[in-house]
Amino acid sequence: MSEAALTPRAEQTRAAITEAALGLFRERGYDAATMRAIAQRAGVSTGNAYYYFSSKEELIQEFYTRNQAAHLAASQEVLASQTDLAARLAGTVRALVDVQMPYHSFAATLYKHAAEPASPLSPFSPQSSPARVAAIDLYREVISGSTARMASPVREQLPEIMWLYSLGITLFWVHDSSAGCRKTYQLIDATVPVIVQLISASRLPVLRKTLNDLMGVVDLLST
Amino acid sequence: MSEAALTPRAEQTRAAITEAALGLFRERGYDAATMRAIAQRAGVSTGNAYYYFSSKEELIQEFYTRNQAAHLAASQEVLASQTDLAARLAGTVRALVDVQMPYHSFAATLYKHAAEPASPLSPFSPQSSPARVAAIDLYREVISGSTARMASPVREQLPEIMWLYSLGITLFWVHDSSAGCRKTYQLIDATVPVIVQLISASRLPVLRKTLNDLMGVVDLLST
DNA sequence: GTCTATAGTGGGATAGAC
DNA sequence: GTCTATCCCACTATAGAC
Repeated sequence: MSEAALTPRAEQTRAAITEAALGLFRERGYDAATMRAIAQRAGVSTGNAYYYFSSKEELIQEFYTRNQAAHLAASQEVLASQTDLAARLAGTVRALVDVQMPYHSFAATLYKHAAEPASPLSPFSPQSSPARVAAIDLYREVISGSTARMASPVREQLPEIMWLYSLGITLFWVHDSSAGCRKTYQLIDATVPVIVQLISASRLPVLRKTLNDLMGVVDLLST
Repeated sequence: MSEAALTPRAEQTRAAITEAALGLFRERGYDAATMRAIAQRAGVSTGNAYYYFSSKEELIQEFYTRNQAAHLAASQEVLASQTDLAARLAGTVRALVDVQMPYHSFAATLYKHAAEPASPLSPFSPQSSPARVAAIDLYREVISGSTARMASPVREQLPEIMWLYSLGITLFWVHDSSAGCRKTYQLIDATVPVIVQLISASRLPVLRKTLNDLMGVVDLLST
C-alpha cells in the first residue's frame, strides 16, 4: 500500500488527521467538520492537512473504507450460524445498517457526494472498485452458504443484484427519519422474503422468459 | 401563483436571471456557473440575483421545474397515439431522457444536491411535492390510456412505482457515459417489457402473495 | 418596489517560504 | 513536511439610488 512508504512521523500525522476527521464527522456532522476544524483538532495547519488529503472528499473516502470493513466483520456472525437464505440476506443487510447508524445524519450529507457519478466516492467509480468487489463477494458468500436452489444464470448475477439491493436500502435509510430507523428495518424484513420468493419462483416455466430478460439487463448494467 | 404578483419589470429581470442561469448550466456546467457569472450574463448585480433567488439552489429548482414541464409536453405525442402499455411507458420515459439530454453533464453534478435527503432539491422533499405529484399523475395517464388489464391494488400503486422507476432510469442516465447515452435507451427498452410482463403476471395465483407483499412495501415507502 | 455597490463572513483549496 | 498567507467561491448585510 501507499501508506507503507510514509515515514513514521508522516504516518502519525496522517492518522491524527484521519481520527480528527472521523470524530468531527460523527460528533458534529458534515457542516461543522470544516477542513480548518479538522486540522485544528489534529493539531496541524490546514495546509498540512491538504498535504495528506488533497481534498475533503478523500477524507470522506477514509470513512467509507472503514465502514466497508466494519460491515464485513459485522456480517460474520449471521453467516456462520444461518443457512436459510432469507435469514442470511436479512442479517447481512441489517448489519450494514447497524454499522452505519452512528453516522446517520452525517451519511445523509455524505450521500450527496457519493451520488455524483464523476465523484470517486460513487459506489460505481474506479476508486470504489475494491470496496465494490468486496461487497459483491460478501453477497456471493450469502448465497453460497445457503441451502437455496436456483437456476444457474440467476446464481451468477444474484450477488451483484443483492449489492444493488443493499444500495437501495442504504438510500432509503439515509432518508429515514423514523425513530431508530425502524422503517428501514421493516423495509428489509418486508423485501427480503419477496426477493427469496422471486428466486424460488425463478424455476417456474412461465417466468423463465421474464427472468432471462432481467438477467440480460444486469449484464447491460455491468458492462 | 406567487409570480403573478411581480411587476412587469421584475418579471423581466427574473426571467433574464433564469435564462442566464440555464444557459450557463448548459454551456459551461455547474462549477463555471457561479452566481457572479449568472448575474453578469443577466446584466444585473449579484445582489439583485439574490433578491430574486435566495440561493443558488433555488436557481436549480427553476431548472428542475422547467424540465418537468418539458417532459410533460414531450410525452403528449406518444400518449395521444399509443394504447399499448409498453409503448406508452417506454415513450414517456424515453421522453424524459430526451428532454434532459442537453444538460447531461450538468445533471450529473446537480444530482449530488438532489440526493441529499434534507435538500429541497430532493425529489422526495416537500418543495418538490408539486413536481412529484405531477410526475405521478403523468404515469397514471400512461396506465389509464392503455389497454392493459391488471389487479386493482396493482393499478393503484403502479403510478408511483413507475415514477420510482423513472428516477432509477435517470440515476442510470447521469452515470451513463456511452455515446449518445445509448445504454440508457437500451436499459429502458430492456426493462419496460419486463415491467409489463410482471404486471400481466400479477394475475397469476402463484404470485398473488408475493405481489401483495410488494404492494405492502410500497405503502411502507409512502407513509 | 427594484436595484446597485460594496464590504464582510467563512468555506475549500493552493502557493511558496521555510 | 509544515506553515502562513492568499485566492475564489457562496452567501449575507446594508446603505442608499431610482
